[in-house]
Parts: sequence; structure tokens; C-alpha cells
Amino acid sequence: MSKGKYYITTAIAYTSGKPHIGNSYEIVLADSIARFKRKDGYDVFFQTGTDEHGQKIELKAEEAGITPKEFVDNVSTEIKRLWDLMDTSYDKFIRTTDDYHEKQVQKIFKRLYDQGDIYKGAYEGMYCTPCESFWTESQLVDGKCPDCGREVKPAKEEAYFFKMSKYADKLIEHINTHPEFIQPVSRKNEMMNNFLLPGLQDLCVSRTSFKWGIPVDFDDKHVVYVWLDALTNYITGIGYECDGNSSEQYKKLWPADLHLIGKDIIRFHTIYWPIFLMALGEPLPKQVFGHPWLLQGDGKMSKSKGNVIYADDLVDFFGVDAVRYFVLHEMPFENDGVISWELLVERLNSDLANTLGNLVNRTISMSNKYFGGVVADKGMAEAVDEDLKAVVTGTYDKVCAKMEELRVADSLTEIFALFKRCNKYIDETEPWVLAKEEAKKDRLATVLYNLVESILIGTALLEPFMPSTAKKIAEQLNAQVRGFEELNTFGKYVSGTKVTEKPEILFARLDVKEVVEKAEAMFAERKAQAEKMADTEQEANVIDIPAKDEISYEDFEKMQFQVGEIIACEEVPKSKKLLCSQVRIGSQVKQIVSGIKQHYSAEEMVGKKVMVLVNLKPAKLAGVLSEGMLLCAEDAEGNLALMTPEKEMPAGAEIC
RNA sequence: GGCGAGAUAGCUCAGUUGGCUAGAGCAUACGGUUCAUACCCGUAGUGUCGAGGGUUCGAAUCCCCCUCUCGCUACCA
Repeated sequence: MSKGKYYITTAIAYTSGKPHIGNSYEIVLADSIARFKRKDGYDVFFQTGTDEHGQKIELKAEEAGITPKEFVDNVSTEIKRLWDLMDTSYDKFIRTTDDYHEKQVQKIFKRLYDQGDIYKGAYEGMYCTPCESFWTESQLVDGKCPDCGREVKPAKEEAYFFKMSKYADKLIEHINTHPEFIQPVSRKNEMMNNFLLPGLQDLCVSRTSFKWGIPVDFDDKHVVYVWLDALTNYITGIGYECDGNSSEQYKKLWPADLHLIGKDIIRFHTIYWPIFLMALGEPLPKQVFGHPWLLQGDGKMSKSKGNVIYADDLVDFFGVDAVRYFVLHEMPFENDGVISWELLVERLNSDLANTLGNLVNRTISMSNKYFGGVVADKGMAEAVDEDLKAVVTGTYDKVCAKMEELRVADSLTEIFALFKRCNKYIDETEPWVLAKEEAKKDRLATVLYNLVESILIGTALLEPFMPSTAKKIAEQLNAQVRGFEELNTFGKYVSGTKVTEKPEILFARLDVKEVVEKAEAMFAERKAQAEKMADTEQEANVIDIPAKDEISYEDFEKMQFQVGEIIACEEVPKSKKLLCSQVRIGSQVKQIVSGIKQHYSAEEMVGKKVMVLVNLKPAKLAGVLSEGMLLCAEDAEGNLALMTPEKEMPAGAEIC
């Protein structure tokens, strides 16, 4: 008896590298929702996968000396391995390099072109490779990409555009009449105010600057824009056919009930994706939930520091279910969550080891001690039992209400309230006192029966979040993990069942100091390895940037570079990135504004001798006049280093 | 610069349409207990509910202003 279908997706993971724990969070969240819905009687289909095209991957593969396909095969396999390690129950793992997907994307593109939603135009501007974005000159920051701050190159290409504006009103209408569409609601306002209400720009949906993408089949210079490629996975994965012969599965599942995504890609899912669907004449997904991020508390993650936490590290330390519990519990609803080794140990000790593990352990121990492991209801109910039963049988409804709002962390809290109630019940009934009087044996038996029954009901609710723990508990109690339909009535545990003789510790308590030391040792080793790699393989420490067009000597001669001495420097008020420096160049002093505040403080700038492009046309930045440009080198992570002469040189010396 | 969110116990946060001595979890202290993984149960807390002003019989809650934090966005040679 199904409550209906439920199609849930995660964003497909970009295959440019191994995802860290923050990225692995989403799949666990989606999995617990999928498992919950499945158990709650829905016909669930849960899709995830990998997004495998784009210039960034093309470049990474080149660096690694392998083909893009080989590269994404490796990463996709690794991602799938992680998803499996996290015990996720996806029904479909789609790859955007799957042939059926590529074919459909081509057909979709052609159809949208034929019906006039996509038109051919020309794009002229500055192009940022990593971001795969075009920018106008005026949008650039220091001549660099406003998104990532990296080099851009001039590019002019003919390109295909999608007429976004055509559907904008319809989308605004949809969003306004479906308040549940964008979650959390605060994101809705951002989309409305920043994009929809000011007016949507047409979107460039093809690229010619690289090859690693799905070719436009009627114009093979072009490949399809990665987002058009990636977003369509949600329909191609379940058998969408652009010609109208979609599979039965598609007809059943679409529209999706929930797209679970990170808050950084809400725009693509709540603006572009719905509009693509409108153009295709398909219904819109019912809900898009942009979840917050799980951030690392102890310092910024970086590979060179070796402190990136991966899901498999955590699983090694704590086990799958503990990690699942932590990420689900620690992630509130709207705000970012924090992960650290200390917090993990704290949660594990207090909730999993003390509250839950110990409860199961003490219950089984008492059953063995007093009744040789046989748990039987002797019908000796007392008034104190009523509250326990009420709490236990009432938890399902509470959890359902929370899950309905996707409040997974709150659901866990409800379930653990049940376990806490059990611990309290033991204190109220004092089984060790009952055990001393032969006359109270039957009452004691009933108390233990009530405990086992309560634990099993809690376990059934816990299963979607911690599947293998649920299984372990049920096994120790010699029972099956129950279905949700069996949770309303108290007393389904077969009276007279014998529980395990030797309860296995479900979660061992851990020592914070020990764990932190171990983790630090692991990080130190990784860091050493990273450094060793950097030493031995020089290539590992080089950066390729897209080549610019060749210039003539005359072009070069036009630029005047000189050594400048910074004699004063202050922050530009109300700007995030800008410092305003007074730079002595020969006998004159120029005022130069630069976007380097995140890398240099105003104080440390003073006294430096730097390389200056002197004859750049002055301009106002954030209302402050800038009469030149300070030159910097930049690494792949966007760190900047000012160029300074390697020997002492006077301010004003020409650089040529 | 534009739009928006937020500032509550040591920490993480909850506080419905303004109404009883402002709550939960974790951490802390004390007490109880011993079946259990030094565990569990109970009690206690402290809070100028960011600052200031206003509306009201009454404001954490509504209005104004200020400070700070954050998100999105624009600009950032």
C-alpha cells in the first residue's frame, strides 16, 4: 500500500577531485530522507551521480597526463566508493558521460533551438576558464575574474543563447504561488530580488573554448554549457525522451519531489532549471532545498596543510553510523554547521555511547542477569509505565512532522528523547531493587519487557539515519527492525524472546585528546607527503593558465612599468577587497587602489617596493581615484604575492 | 551601493499572532543510584534577551535609531 511516488535527487558531484566531508554531507542527508520516505510507505526513487564535463576537468586531465574520460572515470569511481562507504541507498547513479544522457542533451538542445528558445549570437568579452564564465570589461576585478579573481582572457565567440526573459514572468508567478518551491524561504527572496525582479539576462548555453563537453550535434564547434548538461540529469536519468517517448518510469516519477542541493547552486536550480523545463513543456520540480554547509572548525581546509577531512578518514575513526549521525545532527536547517574532531567525539560520547549504547547494553545485561536473557511481559503494569508508553508511541508522529519540513537534525533529537526517556524509566523502576524480592520478579520482567519494546520502537525510527546500528540493536534483541506501521501500539515484541547473551558495545567512548592527537599525526603525515610531492614533482607545483593572444613588441612598449615605493596605505572604507596606497614613483606620488586587502594589511604594505604599471588610465574604484596598478603573482588558490625587485632598487626605476 | 537575515545561559540554539518567576541540549557544580560503556537520574544555576529610545497595563517579541555579524548581489584597472 504505497503512499505514492517520491523522487529525490542530490546535486551530481563535479568530478574535478575527491569530495571532502563537507561535500559528502549532502548524500547522507538525501539518503536519510530517502530511507525515511521509503519506510514511511512511499515508492521512493533516489538518484545521485557525477557531473563530468567542462574545461576545468579538461585541464586537470591534461596536467595528469591522461584523457578527460580516464580522469573522470577515476574520480567518479572514487565518489561512488565514498557514497557506498557512507551506506547510501541510491537507486540510480548517473554520469553525465553516460551515452543515453549525452544523446538526450543533444536532442534537447536541438529542440530548444528549433523552437526558437535558443538562438545563435556572438559573445564578446573576457573569459574565465575555471569559472567558465564570460565577463564584460567593466565587470572585471583588477582585470581578473570577479568570481574567483583569476586571470581572464579576451574572447569573442559565436555562441548560442537561451531566451531566459521569455519565461521570467511565468517563473515569478510560479514562485509566488508555490511558497514551498524554494527552501529555506530566505533563499527565495534572494533569487527574486537579485535576479528575477531586476530582469533576467539571456544565458549563454554553449562554449567553443574547449572540447570536453557534449557537442552541439548540428554545430560541432560548440559544446553544450555544463549547467544545461548537468541539470538535465534529473530527467534523463529516469528515461526522459525529448521526442515524446519518455519511459513509463519517467511518467511515473517526474516531476521530482525534492532536489536536494547546496546553497551555492540554488540559482541554477530555481531559475535556469525551471525555465529549461518550461521550455520543454515539462512540469517543475515540487521543491528545491538549498542546504547549508558543513564547515571545518579548526582552520581553513587546504590540501597543502594536509588538514582536509574526508569521509573515509572519519569512518576509519568512528564508524559509518557515527559519522552519519554527526553530520545529520550537527547541521541545523539554515545555518552552516561546524565539524571538528572535538565536536565529533563529544557527540559520539554523549549521545551514541552514553545515551543509546549504554541503554541497550544495560537493558540486555539486566535481562541476562535476572532472567537468563528471556524477555517476557508478565502483565504487571504500573502507573509509571504509562508515561513511558505515551512518549514512545508518540515519537513517530513527532518525527514525521519534523521530516515533513526536512528537519533531519530535529528528528534525531526527537528519537534520542525517546532513548533518554528509557534511561529515566530505569531509574524510576529501579530493576535492581525489584530483583531483590522474589515477589517482584514478574514486575521486573514487565519492566524489562517495556524497555526492550521501547528500544525497538526507537530503533525502527533510527533506521533511516543509522541503518546498520538499527540492525545491530535488533539483532542483539533477537528481533527484526520494525516497519513504521508497527509503531503505534506498544507490545509487539514477542514475549518470551531470548536476547543475546553478550551484548556487543555499540559505540565505545573515545578520549578527545587521543583522537585529536591521532588526527594531528595523520594530518602531519599528509602534509609531509604533500610537501614531498611538491619537492620531487615540480610539475605538481606549477600552474597553467589559458594562453593569451600573442602581442607585438609595440604592444609591450606601450606599457610603462616602474618600481614604486609604498609610503602610505589605508583601507578603502566600505569595500571588501580594496587597499588605497600612496606610491612614490621617482619624484611623484601616485594613488593606487588594489584589490588585495584579503592578502595584505594596510600596515604591512607600507615600505614595500613593488612593481607598478604606471601609465594605466586612471579610474575610480569604489569612489576612490586609482592612477595605476600594482602587479601581483597569483597561485591556484587565489593567493597573491606582490612583485618586488630581488635587489634593492630606487623608487622609479624602470622595469623593462 | 542594493536586498535580506541575525545579535538570547560558558557553547549551540528554541522562543508561535506582545502576557504568568525567559527555555532545551552540551559543558560546569552538587546530590542520588549501581543494572550498565566512570554510566544513568535529579537539582542548581548565573542571562541588563546587542546599545539607546518609543508604543503599551505589560515587549526577547511591535516601531525608530545605533553598533556589530552573516548571506545574496553589484561595483571593485
